[in-house]
Amino acid sequence: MAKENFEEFAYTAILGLILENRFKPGDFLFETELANSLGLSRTPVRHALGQLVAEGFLEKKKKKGCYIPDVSARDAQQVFFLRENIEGMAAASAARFATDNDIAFLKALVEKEANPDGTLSKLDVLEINKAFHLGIARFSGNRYLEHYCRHIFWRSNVYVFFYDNYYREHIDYSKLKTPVQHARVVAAIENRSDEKAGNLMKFHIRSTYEMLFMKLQHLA
Amino acid sequence: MAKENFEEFAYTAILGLILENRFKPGDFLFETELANSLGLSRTPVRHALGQLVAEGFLEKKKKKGCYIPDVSARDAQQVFFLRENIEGMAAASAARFATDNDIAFLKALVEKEANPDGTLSKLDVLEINKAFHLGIARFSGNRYLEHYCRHIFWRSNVYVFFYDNYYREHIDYSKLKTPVQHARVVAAIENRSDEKAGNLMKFHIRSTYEMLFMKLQHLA
DNA sequence: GACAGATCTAATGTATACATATATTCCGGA
DNA sequence: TCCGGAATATATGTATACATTAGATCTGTC
Repeated sequence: MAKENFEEFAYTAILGLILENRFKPGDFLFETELANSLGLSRTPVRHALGQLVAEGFLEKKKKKGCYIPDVSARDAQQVFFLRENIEGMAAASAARFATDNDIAFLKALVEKEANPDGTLSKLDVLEINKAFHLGIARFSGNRYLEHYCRHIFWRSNVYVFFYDNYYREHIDYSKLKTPVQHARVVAAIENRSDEKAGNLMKFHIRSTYEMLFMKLQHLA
Repeated sequence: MAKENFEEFAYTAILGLILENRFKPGDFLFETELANSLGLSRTPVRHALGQLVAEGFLEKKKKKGCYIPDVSARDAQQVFFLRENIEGMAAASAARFATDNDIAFLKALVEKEANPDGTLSKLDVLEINKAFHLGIARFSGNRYLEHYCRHIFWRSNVYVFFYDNYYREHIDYSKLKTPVQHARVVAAIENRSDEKAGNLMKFHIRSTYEMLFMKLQHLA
């Protein structure tokens, strides 16, 4: 990873650590420790932590530090409820404003995701998924909506990774039907059916949520 | 203003300057200048600017600085479209989750806003309006939704202040009917009619937008 | 006079030293 | 043993000095 700008480097590095579940909920992220492990001074690390707090990935106690927010069934419900609606809006908006190039980009993703030869690694799938959701956010043509989409997408991914790590064996990925659902959304966007695109996206996110949390009621 | 925490102090001070239209769109906010005028070092000022960029109040060019984003009819449209939908969600959510205390708080606001004796200053009205919108955001019971509401509310207020300053004489505040619309939203929340509360809130924000921009098509 | 390149300047980016506050630990008395 | 408060340690909060770079200015050639 190039370090041309230490603040950005620190930001992506720390966000990476969070998304990889390198910290448990409640753990504090110490400026000095992170600075040492990243080979920087505290200054850019501190700046990056400030961004992450502002964006809701971390919480902060004054004069105490930044810590990983609690994960809970209630929090997950809030996150996914919001993501459903926000990304639903984005998909509907994209159906109105996406250019032909944008749509071609989405179609290429969907095609790759179909994975007829079975050559995609799990990491590839995650990468395509990210490109799909953030792509639609971008194509909504509303920079504020895009901003919210990015945020809630990453915030929900904390749960995706979290449950993935702890309950790997209980999740049947083949039942997620993600590629098919993505393809349907893209088709609606291509047909410029904004309402339909929004509803399909909402359905997609809800079904992801239900699949992840179906067997985990005990966390409530 | 108490300075117990310089970072917070700098944040609210700078945000205040922005909302008061002390800078034109495109103006750069220099760390050194702000630090001097606030009587602090660059460090907390720099931190505050970082927050404001993360929250979308400012934009930033690397190694150049932070500047006031352009205001434009297109941007305003995006902001208000989003605000309409986000706050609509919040109102609907509040209709389901607000406590009796919360509702009493809103009713008290609406009552004060009715202003039968005509004793409210313009600043009072702004304060009540803020308490109303941010209150409903809080009562939605969804911390992420509340976060988005706060953000888009303040972002839209940039326009409220902007047009207020430049076109004061063209705006007929008595036609805004804000108090009546607020009261209707609260009534729907009290009746626990979530869909109705959401729609009334959307209508309220749209009518505010239309009132502000009706005569300003030339900015498009 | 106009353009290209070198120089200068002023702002951000970074490191470090120091100040301050919180949480813990330790100790003495009931 | 348990409790309260002083001492202490550790991490954040702040100021400042220095490094870097983007943009403006200057200069010389065509």
